[in-house]
Amino acid sequence: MLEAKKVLKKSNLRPTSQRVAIVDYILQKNKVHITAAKLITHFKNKNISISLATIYNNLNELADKGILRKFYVNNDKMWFDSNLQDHYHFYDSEKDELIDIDKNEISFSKSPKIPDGKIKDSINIIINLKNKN
Amino acid sequence: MLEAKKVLKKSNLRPTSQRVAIVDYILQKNKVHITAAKLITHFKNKNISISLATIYNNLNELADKGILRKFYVNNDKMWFDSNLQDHYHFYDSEKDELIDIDKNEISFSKSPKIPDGKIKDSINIIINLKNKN
DNA sequence: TTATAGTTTAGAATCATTCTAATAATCTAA
DNA sequence: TTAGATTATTAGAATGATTCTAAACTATAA
Repeated sequence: MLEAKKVLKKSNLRPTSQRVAIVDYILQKNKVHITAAKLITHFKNKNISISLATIYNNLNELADKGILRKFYVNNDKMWFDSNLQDHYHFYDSEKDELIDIDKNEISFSKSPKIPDGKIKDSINIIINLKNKN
Repeated sequence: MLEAKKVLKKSNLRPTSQRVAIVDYILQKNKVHITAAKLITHFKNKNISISLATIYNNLNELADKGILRKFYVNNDKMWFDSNLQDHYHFYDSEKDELIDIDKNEISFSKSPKIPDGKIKDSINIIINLKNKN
């Protein structure tokens, strides 16, 4: 069975052609940062037609199932990341592109006290890059 | 002269009543995290009418002039911060509220290598909180 | 097979933000 | 001071990303 179908089956998602195409794309590269807009462009270029709504539905579903991680960068765009390890990002605004920073590339010698009654949910670190000129 | 007017004058912004109201609000508390929507609600409650467009225009202008700092949190909302020191944030999604983390509350013992041809522009650290239960 | 539950889709709706262009307020020079 | 120029404010339209809706379609279990 196709790898993509196995992944979908394991998450109880029916392997529709659209889903298979999306999961296939994610599996091709081992780490992917995507945006709904980027994905639909990719499929258009390959003459595969999937509606925007379906792209969003599925990216969100895959995020719910823990196959992708969903987050936002400095601007108003939703990103999905297939790297599920704890990690951080460089953001290259020039190219509108994210670059992974491995968890062990950053270490803290001091961490802030969490406010009373709360616990840490997740940490978002984005290092914005600009061109050296 | 009103403190707010002085601030505006220094930045070559005409002290219109709307601007004075906004800057006044910022000066009242020494550290403020605001959103256009939160500000307009605040003014509505005090029966001061300022249009949304003006709120946005002015917050952006104040950010351009370096009086506020503009950034985005995990969701698609634009935040303005009157704390100009280098610092980071906790985000309490329950209350839709930011809490400052002083720069010296976090220290790094290891920092990632910046990609070739690029330099660091800014670092965004957001620690998302959830309720201890 | 077929009935059912799950999916996809186009297009409408929503929400934050920006734009437009008409009106109003502030400023400057004389 | 005041006229004219410049800058601001505003309502409402426009935009762009995302979600919703409801109708048409597809996979699946029995």
